[in-house]
Amino acid sequence: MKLSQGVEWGLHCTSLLAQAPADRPIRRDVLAGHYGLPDAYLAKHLQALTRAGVLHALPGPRGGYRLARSPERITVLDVVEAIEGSTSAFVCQEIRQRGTGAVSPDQCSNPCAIRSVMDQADAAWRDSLRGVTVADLVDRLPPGVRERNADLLAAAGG
Amino acid sequence: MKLSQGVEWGLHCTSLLAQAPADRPIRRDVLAGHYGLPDAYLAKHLQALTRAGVLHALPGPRGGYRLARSPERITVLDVVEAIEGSTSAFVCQEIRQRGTGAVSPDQCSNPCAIRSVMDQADAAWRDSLRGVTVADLVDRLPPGVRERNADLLAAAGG
DNA sequence: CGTATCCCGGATATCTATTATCCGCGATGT
DNA sequence: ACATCGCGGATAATAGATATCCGGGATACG
Ligand code: FES
Ligand code: FES
Repeated sequence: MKLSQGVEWGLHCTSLLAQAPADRPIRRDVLAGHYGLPDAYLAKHLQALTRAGVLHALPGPRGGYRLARSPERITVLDVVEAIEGSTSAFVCQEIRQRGTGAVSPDQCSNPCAIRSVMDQADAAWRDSLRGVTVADLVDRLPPGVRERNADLLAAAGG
Repeated sequence: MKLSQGVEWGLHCTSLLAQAPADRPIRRDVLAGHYGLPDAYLAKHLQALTRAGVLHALPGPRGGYRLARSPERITVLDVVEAIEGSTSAFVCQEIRQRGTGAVSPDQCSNPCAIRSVMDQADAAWRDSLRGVTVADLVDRLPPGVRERNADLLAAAGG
């Protein structure tokens, strides 16, 4: 069980975009260079974030990416689900209905207790991620980093 | 991000062992047959559970598996961590220290805010799993299933 | 209108983790 | 002694994650 590294990339890029002026989109290679990421592969994850409605992409010269809405309205869960999907990490294969101990289908109208427990834990995980926004992440940056990022983005955009 | 199917196997087998008489170990092929699982591969997961101290294995004729302690003292988290490991699903690669926007190492004494949020969600997930025991799982079985399992296990052991 | 820039989507290749099986070894009960 | 059964290593097939490339379409600018 391992989360895709794209989650780390997406969260960092999204919080970086939250530090950029809203009227000036950031090019993909600037984002990739800022964190030392492979440009072509980062594109895949940013496309997923765009499809999910977290980012907004502008083609053409002076194009790039910007947030689709204000950072206060983007939760960490939004970013994670855009990249990892919204399906539970636990996939029940209904083994209780297989083998010599198979339970008859009419006794399986209720979900299996094991499945319920795993789904509840998954919900707790998602609830925890839903409680933090991208704006919160920016607030927690070490002092001075935000100013430096603003300078770097301005230099790249000029 | 997908959990191994071994988690479902391990939880079902552990709760089935909780329904067996404590003095009579259950053979692996009986467990595999009960749920229609590949015997050789199930062995790998049961070995992991044994190494983790959840199950106790007895070699030789009349051998097999039994719980290492009472079902009330085995949490779902114990089983999950035996199979999936206890490391967080999110692996931080410290991308904040790479690329043109690299933050100086002395500013990275505190963990990255993104990493903290992901680790906190992981802790919430594990807390949720820790709150349920194997005994709870057996209690939630549909009526009649426990009796049938006891009969099947007795027949296989006789 | 033409052109340079930039994102989108599909195809492809590589690497890793998961899934699955087999066999020799050692331990155990009869 | 002998048959049974779990342990651990070796091995292979499959699926998923990682990474790159290219053609197509949209946009700004002259
Ligand atoms: S049958 Fe899938 S979790 Fe019980
Ligand atoms: S550097 Fe890894 S989560 Fe921020």
